[in-house]
Amino acid sequence: MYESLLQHVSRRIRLDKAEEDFFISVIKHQKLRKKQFFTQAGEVCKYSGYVLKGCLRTYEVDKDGNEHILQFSIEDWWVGDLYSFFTGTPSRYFVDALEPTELALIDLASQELLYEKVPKFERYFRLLVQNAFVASQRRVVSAISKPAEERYLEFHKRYPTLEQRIPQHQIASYLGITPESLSRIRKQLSNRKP
Amino acid sequence: MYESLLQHVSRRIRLDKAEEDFFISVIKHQKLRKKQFFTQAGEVCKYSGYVLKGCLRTYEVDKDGNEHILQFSIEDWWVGDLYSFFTGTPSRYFVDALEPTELALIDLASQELLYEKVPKFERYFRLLVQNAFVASQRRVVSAISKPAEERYLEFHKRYPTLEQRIPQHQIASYLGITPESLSRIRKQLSNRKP
DNA sequence: CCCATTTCTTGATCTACATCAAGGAGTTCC
DNA sequence: GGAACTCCTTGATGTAGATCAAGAAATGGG
Repeated sequence: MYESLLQHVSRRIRLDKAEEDFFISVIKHQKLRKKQFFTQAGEVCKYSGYVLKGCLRTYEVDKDGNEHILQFSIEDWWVGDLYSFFTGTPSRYFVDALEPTELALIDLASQELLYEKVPKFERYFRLLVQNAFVASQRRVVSAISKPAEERYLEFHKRYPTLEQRIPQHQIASYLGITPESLSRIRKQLSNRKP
Repeated sequence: MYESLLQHVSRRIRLDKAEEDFFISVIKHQKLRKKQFFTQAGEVCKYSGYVLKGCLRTYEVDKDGNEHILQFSIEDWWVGDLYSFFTGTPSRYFVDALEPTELALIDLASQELLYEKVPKFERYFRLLVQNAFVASQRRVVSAISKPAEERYLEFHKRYPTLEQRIPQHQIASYLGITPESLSRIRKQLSNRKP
């Protein structure tokens, strides 16, 4: 059931059987139907989730009710609001499923226990967060310095599979533009290229 | 000499005297004059730096030669290109000093040795990167969803001291707008408010 | 203290992208 | 197999912020 998760871990740190068993023992399983929420803004994010199958989106809703997608999470990525999770304060983000989704969950108490019993997990999560941080910083530079078309092409190149799976207007939201603009950008590109 | 750094560490993990001494033994000291580079794009970022005194900026230069500031680093923050540092690949960022600056440096070999000898440092850096990641994600949402005036007000509120220390056009670059626009935004605000 | 550089401001004009409006094309669901 | 969503496209028009240009103000190095 958690093969992919164990593999994800073992690619980064080495665990013996007992440590592996302990890790699995604190993991819970969750299924989400399409559109079902994993967390909602205003609530504390009680779990960190590892995507076993499916796809979710993390987004903020502004005062005009517009959604702004911060990230998509597919198989073999962790999802959740780190800040809310670790501080126990209400989250500002909504996370919901774009497809039928299965998750491996860990709660804060278990995560802390895990760090205590198997300190190597500090390293595992450090490596993950480090990569996520690097990616996030690149996205900041993109967002503040590049025109929409270029940002779309970057997305297209970096996440070709995601683009197949996700409706265009969600991608527009992720890029910080309107669905109309993305539609026009794609049209221009297809006229220009082939 | 490294009191602030040791304090920064000891607020997050508990070290005994031997561990502290070992940590300090791998740290080097560096002074930068104003405008001097800490790293340049195209070169490998050989060190992670902790700011003892002064202020630096991390920025990318686009194909038109425009600078886009990713972050400012003042006293008690770490600076450097994490990706280049850990992978040994050429950096895409320039980092230079906005003021006369003093840094505590650690190189990759030392960092790895540190993780090996004092695994608690995995936790220390996990906590730092985690906070940085959370902040970066917020900045992404801001950049893709909020108008320039609002982004400026957020900056103004979150980093009041920084705003005193740094020329306006650098702040404009950080916000992803032109110096002219920031000047106009500030004018409007001062007409509207007082 | 003075010259050079850096920084900030203001005006005129331009443009990327938003907004508003509407129709068409799939999907999904009894 | 039609009703109701959800999604995508296209056109007309509006606007936040960019660009270009020029000068004023502040700063700093010698």
